[in-house]
Amino acid sequence: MNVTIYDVAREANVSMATVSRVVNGNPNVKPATRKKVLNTIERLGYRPNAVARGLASKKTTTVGVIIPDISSIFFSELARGIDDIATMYKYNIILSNSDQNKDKELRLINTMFEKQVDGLIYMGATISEEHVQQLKTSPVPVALAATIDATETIPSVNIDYEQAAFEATSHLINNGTKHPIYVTGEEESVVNELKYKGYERAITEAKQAVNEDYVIKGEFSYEFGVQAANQIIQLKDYPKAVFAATDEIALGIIHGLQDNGVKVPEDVEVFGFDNTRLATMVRPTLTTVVQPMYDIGAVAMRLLTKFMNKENVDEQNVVLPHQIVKRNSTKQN
Amino acid sequence: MNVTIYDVAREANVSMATVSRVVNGNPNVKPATRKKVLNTIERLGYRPNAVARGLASKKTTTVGVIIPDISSIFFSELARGIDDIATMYKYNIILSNSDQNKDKELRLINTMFEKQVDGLIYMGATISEEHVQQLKTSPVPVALAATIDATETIPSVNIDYEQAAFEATSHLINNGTKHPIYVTGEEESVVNELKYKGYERAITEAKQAVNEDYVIKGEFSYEFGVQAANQIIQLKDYPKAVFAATDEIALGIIHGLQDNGVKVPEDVEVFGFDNTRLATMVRPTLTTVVQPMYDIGAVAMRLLTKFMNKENVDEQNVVLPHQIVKRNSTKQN
DNA sequence: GTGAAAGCGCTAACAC
DNA sequence: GTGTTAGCGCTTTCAC
Repeated sequence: MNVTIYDVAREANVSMATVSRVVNGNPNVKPATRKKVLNTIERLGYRPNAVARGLASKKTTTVGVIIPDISSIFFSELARGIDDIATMYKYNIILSNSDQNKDKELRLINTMFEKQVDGLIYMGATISEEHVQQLKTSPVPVALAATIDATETIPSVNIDYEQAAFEATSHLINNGTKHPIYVTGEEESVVNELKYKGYERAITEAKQAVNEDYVIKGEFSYEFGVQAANQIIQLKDYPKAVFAATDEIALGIIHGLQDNGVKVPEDVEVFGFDNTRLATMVRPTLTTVVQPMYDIGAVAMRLLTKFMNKENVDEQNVVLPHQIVKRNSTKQN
Repeated sequence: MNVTIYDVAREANVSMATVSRVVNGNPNVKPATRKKVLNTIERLGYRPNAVARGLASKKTTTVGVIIPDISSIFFSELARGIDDIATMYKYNIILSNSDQNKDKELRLINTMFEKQVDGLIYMGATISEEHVQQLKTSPVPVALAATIDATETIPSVNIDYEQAAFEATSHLINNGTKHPIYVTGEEESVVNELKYKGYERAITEAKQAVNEDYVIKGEFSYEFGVQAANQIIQLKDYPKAVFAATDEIALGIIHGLQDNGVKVPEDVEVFGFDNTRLATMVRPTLTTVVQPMYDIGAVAMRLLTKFMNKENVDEQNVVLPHQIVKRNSTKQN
């Protein structure tokens, strides 16, 4: 049997209440008794049972984190930001991978509630009606990170994806390619739509009609990037610039192009999105949109702590600044 | 107030025990009552409280995971393996980053115990006496993943690092470089030592005296790899092959070399370690040691479930097979 | 400043 | 097959 608060109380000749007070740093304890209690805690090797505490206090100091895939270079960065701030505020994280699978996501949310998390951070592409329903009737605060629900009704932290994509595309247009190619994943998500809208707007503002042949959809993977590159060079008079929806795709494109003897950026320029660590781990280094993953996670967690503390927040849909970082996969101008 | 098992019992005209039985799938319930209970559970929107359950049953169905850095491309892969198997066995994961900081690690282990995890997966470089002490007196099973303690007394899952490094180095030697360079991190860990030993053994077996100038120590990072490359080309008559302790360092070396006009593998061969996804996301693609990160995590978690179920295991220090995958950063022969 | 006692929501004997 | 009843280890009034 483990040593409990009751054992400590008995050994120290005080009540459980007093032990509880010193454990929880309640000031209403005479220094002498505090010391006595502390000593017997040490002596007995007492370790508070957080589960019992959770049941009694209705707070577990743990928050749930639902993430598409922790092995993704993008999401793991977000998770790091979340955990760091969680730690700062004395919370622990229950982390679960959803693989963007709707049923799994719904089940996971429920499990988190069963485990009595004090809050929930959710990341995922498609937020269905059901998701919104479940999240809005949550018993605890929820925050979305790098995730947008169409209703904009759940607190979230993101960047302005539309504007970012617009700027990236415009940059390529200004560099001389009237209608850059866009390579992205099939996935239907608000974030993905916004990126596409930004791309489209840039094309349109450049007085071009959008050519669907120049929008290549597949997966959000390096391999697909390679494949897309091969597809691109088959195109007749293909545009000499491509904007990829993620850095990983961009890397694939760069290498796919190079494998075919096409020079980046001399022959074709490539623009990425995210600024993951991959962006500097390639030659030429990748020009890309900086999405501050770590900060998004950190801010989402910070936002959540505010909700959990019932502090009032003025803006529940936070939009963090993004920027463009020019490196060597695009031409200098 | 939330709906409890007591509410369900009252509404369904049965006892709490019966509700508990149907919730837990205990067969000793008449189908009719089961149905009745299920209906009122549905009607009231009852959701079992896992914390209360945990207190009563002394099982939380959650395991702790202590990891150096979840944003690392290496560790996040391990984490994914862990979570997948955990999910398969109905466990959730409490994930915490340690940054390989001893105090933080020790504190984290303690927090996990307070939270009453049913088991613990630990990853980290240096396992001090204190670590071993705390881990060995753990109230719950522990398993190390991609981590070795000098005492070999804690269950673990790894590959044979010494042999793997030996094979990699020998491959380079057989390709014609008598004394390849070794680039690694400063960090003192058993894993790191074993890799070095394997390297050393290969050199020795090739009848060479180990030249300390050819052992370059810094950090386990891409940036250090680039730096190491610059250092290497300053060396007089430097060896024409380098073995990197991780793929990330290897990528840095490749690019650092290329930036200086040195061709890989024509001028210098580069050999990595881990076979992270980076290995195929570079040109030339990286020849490397395959360390099955996902499997190590998965097997460690599986091992832990066995301990948690008090099944008996014959080998508590699992050594998974590794292999060499030849790609284009080394010469064909 | 300290203690007594009533829960928190559930499981697990044990009885019937 | 079902109900009763102790806890699980803690927090939190409420007294004193």
